[in-house]
Amino acid sequence: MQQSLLELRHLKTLLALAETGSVSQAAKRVFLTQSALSHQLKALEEHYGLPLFERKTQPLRFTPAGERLLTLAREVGARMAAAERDITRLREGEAGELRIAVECHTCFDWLMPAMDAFRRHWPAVELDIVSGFHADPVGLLLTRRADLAITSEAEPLDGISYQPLFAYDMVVIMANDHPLAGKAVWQAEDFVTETLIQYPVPDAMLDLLCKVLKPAGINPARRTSELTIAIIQLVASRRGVAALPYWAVQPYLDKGYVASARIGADGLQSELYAALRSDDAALGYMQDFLDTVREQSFATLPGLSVLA
Amino acid sequence: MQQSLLELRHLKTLLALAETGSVSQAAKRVFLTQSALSHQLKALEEHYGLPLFERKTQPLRFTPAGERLLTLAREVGARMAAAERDITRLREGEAGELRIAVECHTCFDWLMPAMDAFRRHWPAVELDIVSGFHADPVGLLLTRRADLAITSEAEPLDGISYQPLFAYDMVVIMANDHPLAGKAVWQAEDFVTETLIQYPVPDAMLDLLCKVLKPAGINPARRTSELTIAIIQLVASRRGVAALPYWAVQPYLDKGYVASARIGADGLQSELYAALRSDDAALGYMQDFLDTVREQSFATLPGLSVLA
DNA sequence: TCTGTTGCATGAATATGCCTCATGTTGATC
DNA sequence: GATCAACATGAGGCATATTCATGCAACAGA
Repeated sequence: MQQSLLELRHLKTLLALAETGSVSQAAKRVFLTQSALSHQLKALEEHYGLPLFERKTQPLRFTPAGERLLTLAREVGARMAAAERDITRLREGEAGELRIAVECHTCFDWLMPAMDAFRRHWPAVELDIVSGFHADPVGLLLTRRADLAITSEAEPLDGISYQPLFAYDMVVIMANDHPLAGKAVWQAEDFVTETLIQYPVPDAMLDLLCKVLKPAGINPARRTSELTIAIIQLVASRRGVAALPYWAVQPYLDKGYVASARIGADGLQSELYAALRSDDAALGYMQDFLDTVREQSFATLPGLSVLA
Repeated sequence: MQQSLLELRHLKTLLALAETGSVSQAAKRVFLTQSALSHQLKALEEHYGLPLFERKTQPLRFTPAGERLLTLAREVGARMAAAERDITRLREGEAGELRIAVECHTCFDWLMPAMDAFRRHWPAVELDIVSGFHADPVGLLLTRRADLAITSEAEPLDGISYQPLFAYDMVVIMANDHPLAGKAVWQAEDFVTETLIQYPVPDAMLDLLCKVLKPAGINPARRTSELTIAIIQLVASRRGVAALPYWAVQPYLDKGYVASARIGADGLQSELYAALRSDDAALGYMQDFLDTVREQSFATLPGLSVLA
C-alpha cells in the first residue's frame, strides 16, 4: 500500500554522499548532476517527513535518520554485489586467471586493498602481479604474459580495450623551509634550479617532464629512488623536489614532514586506465576486479576524481 | 560501470512469484499486469544471460540463479522494511496503542501470526484484542474503545477510513457421503432441505444467507457452534452443511474429512477491510500492522486474492 | 563593501524507460 | 480440432527522473 519511494538509486546516492561529503562531489561519483541529487534528497526528506542531513556544514553531516538509511545502503549494497557475483559465477564458472602488469610505482598503494577484497570474492581466480616494471605493459597483454595492465594513457590498439579507473592530481612536494614553500602554485620556471627526485623510469612516463617542463624548455637535474618513502625523505632533507600523486603524499603533508604545491594554474591531472584484451572484457571476474579497484580506491585514497 | 539493472521492483516481483507460483497471480499481488512482469523477467534473464525459471511447470520452478536472486530479495526486503520502520519510529516515537475489535470468528486464524510478527517489530506498542464479538465493531472505534476493527464491509462513515485487507472464497462443506458431495457447484435450491451449521452471530453477518438464500426465498434450518473444528465435526457427522472460508477448511479437505463445493456459478466472494479512525490512518505502526496482516496472510493462507 | 566563487535549491523542459494495450504463441483438456 | 489459460512480444503512451537555467546563501579576497 504505502509506496516505498526508496530505490536503489537513492541508496547509491547516500553511499556516494557519505564518501565524498558533498552533494556536488557525490553527483560526479554516480554520474549525475548536482541538481538531480538535490531533487532526490528533497524527495526522500519529504517522503519521510524528516531531515536526513545537515547541509550547512562541510562535509555535510547525516542526521540519525540519514545514518539509518546509510546503514541500510551498506547492507543492501554488499548483498546486491554478492548476489550478482554469485550469478556471474553460475554463468561463467569459478575459476580464471588474472595476471596484472603495473608500470607505476605508487600503484601498489591502491592495488593492494583492491586485490585483497578481490581475493575474498573470487577465491578460485589465480591472482598474480607480473613482477618487475615494464616499459610496455600492454605488450604483455598481447603476448599473453599478463591479462590486465595498468596504464596512464589509453593509446588505441587493436585487440586491446581500455577502461577508465580514476583521475588524480599530481603535486610538487618540497622541504618545509624551501624558499617557495608558501607558494600555492608552482609554474614551470620554478623548477629551473631544482633537482627533481623521481622513480627510475623512462622520461616518457613522467608527466611533469613531458607536459610541463619540456614544453617550457626546462631540464632540471635528476636523482632517482625506488621507494616513495625514500623520495619523501630526500625532499624533506632538501635534496630536491618531487612530483607525486596527492593521495600518495597526503599522509606526510598532514604530519607536516613536507610542504606541497599545485603544478600549473589548473594543476597537473593524471589518469589511470586498465588495459585488457578485448576478448576478456566481458569476463565477470575481470569487470568485478575493475569495479573493486574503483570502489576501494575511492574509499581509501583522498582527492580522487572520476574518469569517464 | 556495468549497470546493475536489478531494481527493488524486480525483487518484489520475485517474492510475489515465489509465493504465488505463477506470473499472472504475482502480477495481481504487485498491482501490475501480467505483461509488465513478463517484460521484467525477460529483461532480467537477458541481463544475466541465464534462465531464472522453468516456465512450463505449474507452479513455476526457480533455477539456481533464480533461487539466488530470491534469497537476495528476502534479505533485502527484510532489511528495507526494518529500516523504514526505524525511520518511522524516529519520526513518531516508539509507543502507541492498538486495540483490535473482531467481528468474525475465523479471523483469529490469520490474526495470530500477524500480531506475532507485529509485536516483534513494535515492542512498545500496546497490542490488545477487544474481547468478545461485537455486532458493531466500528462503533467501538468512535467511542475509542478500540483503534482498529476488522469488518467485511466498508460502509462509509464520517471519521472512519477503511483499508482493504484481502478477499477470499466461501465454500460450502458437506459430509463425504452426502448425496450432493460430487457436485462442483451448489445453487441456492440445493440448501432447501439442509440444516445450516453456523457461528452464533446475527443473520446480517452471514453472507450465504443475505446474498444467496434470502434472495431466493430459502430459509433453511439452523444450528450454531462457536468453534470451527466443532462445525466441521458436525458436518462430517451429517448433521448439516456449513459455509466457511476456503482457507479455513482447506486442511480438512486435504485430509478428506469433508467435501466442499463452490457456492453459485461465480462463487461467493467475501472481503475483509480494516476500519480505523481517519486521524489514525497516518500512524506508522498502524499502516505497518495492516501491511503485516496482508503479508502474513498471503504467506499463510491458501486461495487469497488481492483487494483493491 | 563589493565582487567573484563555490555549493545547494528550485521550477520548467526534456528524455528515459516502464507499463499497458492489443495481439500472438504455446500447451493442456475435452 | 477447438477452446481456454497462461505466458510472450511489439508498439505506444505516460509518468517521472534528469537536465538546464537560474536563484540564493555563504565565504574569501580585494
